[in-house]
Amino acid sequence: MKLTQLQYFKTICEYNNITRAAGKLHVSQPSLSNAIKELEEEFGISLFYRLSKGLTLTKEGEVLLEEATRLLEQADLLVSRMNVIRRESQIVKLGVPPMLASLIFPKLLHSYRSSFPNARLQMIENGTLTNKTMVTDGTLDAAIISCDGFLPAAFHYTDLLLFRIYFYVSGQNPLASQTSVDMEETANLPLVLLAEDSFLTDYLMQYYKAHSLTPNVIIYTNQIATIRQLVENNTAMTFLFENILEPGENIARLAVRNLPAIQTKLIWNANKKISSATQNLIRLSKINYQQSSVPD
Amino acid sequence: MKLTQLQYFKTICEYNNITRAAGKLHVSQPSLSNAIKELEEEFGISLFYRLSKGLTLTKEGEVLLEEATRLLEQADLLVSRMNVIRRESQIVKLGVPPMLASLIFPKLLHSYRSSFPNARLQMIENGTLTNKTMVTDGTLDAAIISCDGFLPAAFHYTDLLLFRIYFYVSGQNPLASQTSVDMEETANLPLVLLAEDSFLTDYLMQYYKAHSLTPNVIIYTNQIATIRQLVENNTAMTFLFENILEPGENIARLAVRNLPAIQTKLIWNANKKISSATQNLIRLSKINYQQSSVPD
DNA sequence: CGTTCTTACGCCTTGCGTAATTATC
DNA sequence: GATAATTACGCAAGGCGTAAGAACG
Repeated sequence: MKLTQLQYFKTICEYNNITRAAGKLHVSQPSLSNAIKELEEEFGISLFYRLSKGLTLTKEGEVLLEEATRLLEQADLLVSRMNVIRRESQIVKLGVPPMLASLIFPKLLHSYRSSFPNARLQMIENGTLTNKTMVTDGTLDAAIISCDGFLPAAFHYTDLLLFRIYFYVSGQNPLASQTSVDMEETANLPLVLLAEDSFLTDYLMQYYKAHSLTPNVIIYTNQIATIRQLVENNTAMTFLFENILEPGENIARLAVRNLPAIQTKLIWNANKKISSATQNLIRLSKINYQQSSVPD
Repeated sequence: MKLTQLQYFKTICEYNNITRAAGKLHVSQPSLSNAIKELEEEFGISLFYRLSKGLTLTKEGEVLLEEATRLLEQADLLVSRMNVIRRESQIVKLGVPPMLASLIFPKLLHSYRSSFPNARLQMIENGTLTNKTMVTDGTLDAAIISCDGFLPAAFHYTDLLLFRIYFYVSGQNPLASQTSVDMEETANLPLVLLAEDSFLTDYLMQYYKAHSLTPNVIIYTNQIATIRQLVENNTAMTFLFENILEPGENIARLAVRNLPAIQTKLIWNANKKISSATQNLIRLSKINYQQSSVPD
């Protein structure tokens, strides 16, 4: 029994006429005739009364029609579901923190699109903390995060780049003449920080707390452009990775002596199947950054 | 997409190993490898992660497995249902009145079995009236009945034999010396008749009623042997078709002057599909009795 | 005589098996 | 080197189309 035979059978039933069914199916009429014969032989029953004018279903044929219709519907369902799956499997939902959206994502997107033109990278902007949650619950296929050391076993990852944390101040600010700063010095200065679900803000606040310092945060925002303006105006100062704001006339960049460089990683759920598109992205990241950490 | 491909895929999933699946399916391992490749190409997804030790399903593969399992179950259902239908289609449920069970049925059964050794004829004993009901509601595929003239359009039929009605009396009865009898004469005699759902009894009672006669029926029975005994004992007399009781020392047979010969027919439901086995029986009856009445 | 299904036959595709190749541990 | 999947290739079966045949009105 083959699906084509059943499809042929069903179409013939719709017309009660092999010739017309053949036209509809774009096959020759003897092919259909043969398909029916094969079904009849396989099941040991006769499906049609052969009349001079067309055919009529037998009692047994009616049963086969009923079952064949069900089976073909199920087959159609399978095909359309697979079509959905194909499309879905070509979309990677990638969580990207605002700061890394400009540092890492553009390059990744570019090389991904050139390697896999059919696939789509869907970027969702979130802080590192939110990203982790969304990777865990499956909302995201993968995420770019910042990370210092420990990462739960629920995540697999590959390392991307290391970034130093810099302290950015207005060019008009007296601090602009220094090349570096201690964390302790920054506690009393007016700060603009990334939103509270960002790794950097979380990291800094933990540092302050650990050293019993209370920072003077005047605003949290995810908008890098906003941060830049506040710094340029000398309204506030900020911590950001290197290369986020270009040092120049209006902005000075100071190294932070007490802080190590921060590792950025591409993470994905260790306990879930990952789509081929996601897998491609991972592979590409490993190749681009030459730092494999877990096997595929 | 073919059912065999899906079956192969499903088996491979059970083992996560093409080689073992090939052993189970009794096909070569490249055949399975190829089937998977074809499915992957058709759906534009990859189904397995190829690892050194066997395979593991991808996310997309899991969806296909789910759908394939459903489809294959449906296909199995179709096949088993068709097997039931094949067996059923080889059984004809045939209603036969007691009297005709010995006159017509043995010959019909013999020629049917020799023409169609695989088919089965299942005889159900009923009077003509019950037979008609059971053909109408589909309990019977066909029935042998007696009939005078009119038959509703809900039945198709083919004529079998004509039978004359005879009046049987004991050899010791004074009537035994006559060769014929009038219906009127029989009204006051003690009668044993076939059960009330038999055509003959119904027919006789209508005759008596139409002529304002009240017959002296002492018992109704479907047992021809019982009737014979009652007649031989001279306890009662009876009406039966010719050749039911052989005239001889103990039994005399008298023609009934007022009654015409009765037509027996094979009938089937005009509004229902009939199985091929039933159709074969009909065809055979037409050939044996050379009296076609309606087209196939 | 036309309509329609069936049979016959040739071609080409496809499925399958054997054997060689690749890959991974 | 052992295990297991993939690739290459040749054969045989199956599907399909064309053309001829048969049944029925």
